[in-house]
This record gives sequence, C-alpha cells and structure tokens, in this order.
Amino acid sequence: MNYSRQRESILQYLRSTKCHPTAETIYQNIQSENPNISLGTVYRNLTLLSEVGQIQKLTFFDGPDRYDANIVPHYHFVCTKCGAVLDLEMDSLSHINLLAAHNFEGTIENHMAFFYGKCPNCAKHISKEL
Amino acid sequence: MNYSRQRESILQYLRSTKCHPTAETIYQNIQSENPNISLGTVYRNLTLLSEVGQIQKLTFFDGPDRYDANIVPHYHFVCTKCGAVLDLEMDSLSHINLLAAHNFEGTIENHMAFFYGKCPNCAKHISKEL
DNA sequence: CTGCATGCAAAAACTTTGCACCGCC
DNA sequence: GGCGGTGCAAAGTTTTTGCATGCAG
Repeated sequence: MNYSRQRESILQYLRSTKCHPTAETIYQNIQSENPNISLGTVYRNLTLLSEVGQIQKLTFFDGPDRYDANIVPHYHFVCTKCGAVLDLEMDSLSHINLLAAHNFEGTIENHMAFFYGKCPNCAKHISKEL
Repeated sequence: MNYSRQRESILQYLRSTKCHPTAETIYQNIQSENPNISLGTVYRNLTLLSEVGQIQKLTFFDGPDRYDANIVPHYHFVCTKCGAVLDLEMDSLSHINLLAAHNFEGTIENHMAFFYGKCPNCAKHISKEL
C-alpha cells in the first residue's frame, strides 16, 4: 500500500476525534487540507483502512456508517434522542462468545454489540423537564 | 391502524419463516398472494410494524436490513462465509446493560448484539477441506 | 364519507465503480 | 516506468416519498 496524502489525512482526522464521524463528515473536515479530494476517495480509503484493520467501521440502525480509529476492542453507545455515538468504558464481554457457542453447532468467532439509551446530555435535559 | 390485506400478508409470511428475510425477499414471496403489491408498500409496512413493536428490524454490516417476526428477546448469528442469519438459543444478556451503565453518566435502555463466525454448514465443509 | 393505505414512479440517501490521469517508489 | 491512488461522474443499491386512487370503518 503506497503512501497517499489523502489517506494520511483521513487517518489523522479520524485519530483526532472521538465523534465516530461518517464518511461525509470526514470528507467535509479534511477539505481544508485537501481541496480537491473526492468523496469516492474517502470511501475507498475508509474501506481499505478497515480491511487492513487500522480503523473500525460501525454500522448502526439508521443513517450512514461511522468510522472509528480506536481499534482497541470497546463498545459503543448510541443516544436514542440526539443520535450521538459515544465510547463506553467497560470490560470486554468476550465471555458472551462462550454463551453463544453453548447450544450452537457452528463456530463463534466474535460479536458486535452496542448499547442505546439517553446520553448524559439528553438525560440531563429530560430530568429538567419533569 | 386500519386493517390491510398487504400488511397482514407481510406479517403472515414473516411469521412463517425463520430466514430473517430482507424487504426484497418478502416482496417476492408474497407476490403470489398480492400480485400488485409494490415494494414501497412492503417497506412502509415493515417500518410501521417495527415501530409498533410487532416485528424487529435487524441491521448488520453489509447488505439490506432484515426483519424478524420473533420479538421475544434473542440473539442472532451471522455466517461470515455464506451470510446466513440464524437465531441463537441463549439466555438474555441483560446483565451487560449494568456493566455498560457502570461508568456512564447517561441511561442505558437496552443493547443490540450479534455474533459471527461459521455456521454449522460452512463449519462442516471447512473441516472436510483440511 | 373520511382517513389511512396502496401502487407507481421519482427521488433521496448512501456507497461503489469505470476510466483517464497523477504521483509514489 | 509501473503500479497503485485519485478525481470525477455515472451508476448501483437500498430506502423513502409525493401523488392520485382505493378500501376500511
């Protein structure tokens, strides 16, 4: 994989934020550094980087996929009110792979999990309204 | 919500199968009963039914969303080889909500999880090849 | 009748891809 | 120079929506 300024820029941006941005958001935020970059290039590089494991692709219910440069296993929270995606500080749930494998004839390699509810901000506002 | 033959048909079909079909698959399979039904109607009803909690929408990494008439909490397995989606027989992991809530200021309402690996069929074929 | 539901087709939303050109090594 | 990467635009895929019409209550 050759060096490319665009890919570098994407990776830098992704590492600089905890927002789990979408391809579109990344595109907009690196345009100052890469005035001529195209959205297609952003997608191509995001796909590439996640294939080689340098970043992680996050797919939730709604909206476009999001990306995360934090490849240490961790879990995500999605706010059902404002849509924010946050990292959760919690231990690995690797034990649940065993639970899943228990009555299963195939092999369990891994799992994907996310949690949802109200984020700290929205929870605060809701409690005020009551 | 008024009665509609189309919605009834979608629900019936979904309840008759364990395949977790996509909107497209549902559409194709109920055409014999509903020759003039449109894909838009299928989507509209699937959205409606999942909003009122009569069915469940499943979003995985790739491909279109899938739907499940089994609304008893349960988990899914996705085969990384053939793409099959299977139900897992395992207990609820509701305890993981507590783990997630532990260092978190917001509220955890629920979680979504799926497991991936090789399904019984693919696992069998792979072990033969070795 | 009144309003929700439908069929149809267009469009929206998101992502991938073909192609000619460009830049890394 | 060769090969991988890019920009651009077109096309692909999945889902939603506007509108006129149809059916349930």
